[in-house]
Amino acid sequence: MFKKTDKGFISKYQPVIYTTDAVIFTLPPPEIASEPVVIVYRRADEKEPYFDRWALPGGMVRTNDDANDRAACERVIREKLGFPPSYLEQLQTFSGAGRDPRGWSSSVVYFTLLPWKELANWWASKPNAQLLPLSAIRKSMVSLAFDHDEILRVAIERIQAKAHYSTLPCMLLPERFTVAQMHGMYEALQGRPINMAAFRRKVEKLDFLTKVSGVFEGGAQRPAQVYRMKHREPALFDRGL
Amino acid sequence: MFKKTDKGFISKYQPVIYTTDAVIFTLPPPEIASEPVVIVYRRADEKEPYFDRWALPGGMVRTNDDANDRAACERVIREKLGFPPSYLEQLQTFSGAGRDPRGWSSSVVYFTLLPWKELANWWASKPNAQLLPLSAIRKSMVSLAFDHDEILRVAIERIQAKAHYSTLPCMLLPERFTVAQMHGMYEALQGRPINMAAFRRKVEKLDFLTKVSGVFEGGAQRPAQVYRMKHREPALFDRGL
DNA sequence: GCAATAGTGTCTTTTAGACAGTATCTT
DNA sequence: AAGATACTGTCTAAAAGACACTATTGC
Repeated sequence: MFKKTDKGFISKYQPVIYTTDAVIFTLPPPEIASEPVVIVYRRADEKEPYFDRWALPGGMVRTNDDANDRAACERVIREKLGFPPSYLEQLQTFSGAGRDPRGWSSSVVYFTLLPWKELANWWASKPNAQLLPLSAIRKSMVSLAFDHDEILRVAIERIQAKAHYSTLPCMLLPERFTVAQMHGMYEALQGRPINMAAFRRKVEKLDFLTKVSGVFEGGAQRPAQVYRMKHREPALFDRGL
Repeated sequence: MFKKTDKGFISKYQPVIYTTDAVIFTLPPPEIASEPVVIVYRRADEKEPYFDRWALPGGMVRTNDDANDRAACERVIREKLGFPPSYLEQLQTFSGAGRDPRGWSSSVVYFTLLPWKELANWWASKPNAQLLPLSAIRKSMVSLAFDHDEILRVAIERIQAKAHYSTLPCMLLPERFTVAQMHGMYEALQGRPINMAAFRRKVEKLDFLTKVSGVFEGGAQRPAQVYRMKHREPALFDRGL
């Protein structure tokens, strides 16, 4: 396919710049943000394009090390955060001649949902990163490197759709959480108010939560029942939330 | 990024074999198949891997000609069928060291839905192709080249999901069709019986069809009202079909 | 007791499923 | 008229939305 010489591999056409990017969603504590956010980094290499601009974490896929694009994205996230993501779903591939000034490029984009607990240490280390709230992205108040604005648009559309019929967004919550917390997050993701009584009924019916007995939380009001998910795998609501 | 010499481009690592594949769905007339099918071709180049095996139509992405992976896939389909697809949606990217014997490869897969009318001429020309019925694929009765079995599995999952909440599958039908035809196709895609009265109510409520006045069809029974879609864009059912 | 949030009960409206009943064609 | 498929009407059950009402905490 490609001729191998002592100088490297020779190909007839300009090879594709084959990269991967990650959209990392998380839900910080109220003092940091009141809604889900996406992690972006400031580009620190002045020899690379979009130096000093904010961008999704990403990198080249290494065909000698990475078994496939998913493994490459997992590696990139591990390099950035220090641990592998527990959930990783392919979002879409973005490619073309125009999106990277260095040439024809392709980026296989994945997204992950992480509870803040796993990120607290990373954030405390003052990384060269920023947390973009969903509402700011929705209002097009951000301007990222490459076509990453477009990527975020697609990613938010996807997670919003998942918030209609899946318990996947619960991966943003801490291991133990209340129905009210879950309800608030779903409202933020869907960007609309959700009837609480119906929400409880549906959550109850899907039967994917276990009461964590005796544990409560809250301030000067009635404490809430705390739950945890029965399984790690997301469950599906048969008729939407 | 890549050094250019008179012999070609030199890169340090083996470049990615960057390809695209297409999953083409269609609904043949009853005498050919009683359910939706996918088009596969017999691989005809004996110098290429999987010679003589059945595979999805696909090919290399040409970074000198193709603006992006979507355009590349459109070109591949145009080369195979003689016309560009009216609808093309990205399915997923499949990549890795193991899927192509020639080396580390990546394939951005798209899918399209075409009415049989557009394919009738192509099929009449006896192409080196085969129509795989959905049920045969579901029962794993096919064995395609590369990882194309896996690709088909994902594609069918996707179109089945879309058949729950979208009018997209109507793109498989002729321009004018009856509710019964639509109903039958949705049953085939979802692989389950669907209550006809409820189906009619939901189709009616979504209000995406126009009566084609005075036109009927059928044999020795009551003729059915014929409809066509009001818009080309697929509409969404708010609570599933 | 009051404020505040958690959670329940219940009434109304909407929707889904079942299925009988009617309509309209060919033979 | 028989047979076949298209369509409608209607009853019942399930679910959604609205919202008042009760519960449990700190102060």
